[in-house]
Amino acid sequence: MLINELSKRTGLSAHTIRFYEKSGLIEGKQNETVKSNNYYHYDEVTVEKLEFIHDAKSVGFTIKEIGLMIDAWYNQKYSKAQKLEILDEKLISLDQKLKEIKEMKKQILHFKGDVLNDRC
Amino acid sequence: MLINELSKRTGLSAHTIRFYEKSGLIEGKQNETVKSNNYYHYDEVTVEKLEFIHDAKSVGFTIKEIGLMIDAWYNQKYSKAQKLEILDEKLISLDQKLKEIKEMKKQILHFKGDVLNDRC
DNA sequence: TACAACATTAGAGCATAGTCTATGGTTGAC
DNA sequence: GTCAACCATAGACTATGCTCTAATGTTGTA
Repeated sequence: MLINELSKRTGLSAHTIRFYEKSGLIEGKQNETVKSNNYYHYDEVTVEKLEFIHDAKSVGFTIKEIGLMIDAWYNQKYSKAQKLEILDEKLISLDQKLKEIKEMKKQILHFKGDVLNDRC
Repeated sequence: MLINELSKRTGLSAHTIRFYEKSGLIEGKQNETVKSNNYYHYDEVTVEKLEFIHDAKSVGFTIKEIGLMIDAWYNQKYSKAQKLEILDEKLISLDQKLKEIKEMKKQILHFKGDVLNDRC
């Protein structure tokens, strides 16, 4: 599919998709046999990746971190051990985030208690 | 205390503290009786606020959102009902974050499974 | 009184993550 | 063949959240 369809499928703007491509998160392929244009073609895996990017961004991962995770899964860039190390590191940071969010909930619930009882 | 001590107490640089002050998150007081300088003095509540700011930032809240929460707790700017609304909204967004992080954990565990079983 | 260690303000600079504009070429339905 | 709807690239612009520099003034100890 071309970028417009990819944009519709993922809900991301073509600009944003190109930004992710420049950042090395995804990669389209140009058709070598067609010489009249230089359009990029994207596959289903790219749709998957963009969905993953969207979700990973919303939990606070940076472009760099997301790139690393994508490489750990879709690429042959790293050894099996390296891939597992990258993914385990991210799992640890997610557990840390879970802990921090639960703490923050407690803190806000405490604020709420103070408001409810006119202590502030 | 002066900004240097506040910096040491909180682990935040004086620059960052001044940035938060300009952003309206905290407020120091100048001593009106001393006319030879314009040094700002900070109290224990400011230490508390900066600790809260640090924690709130690490769970992904923006400066604007943090300002709103601080106002909902330390200020008389909003009515009781408004304060509760602000805090409840943040609690909901934290629950959303919890959900998203758990989903992301599942996704990464799935990646790990694929790596372990040489499926990628 | 010298001087290190502090304080202030204004504003420049930087990284991240987009977002938009300009320019120019291509495709496909009519 | 025309024209709307697409495509590509380069680069400018924006928002957020710092981070640093410069210039200048104050404090307190030796």
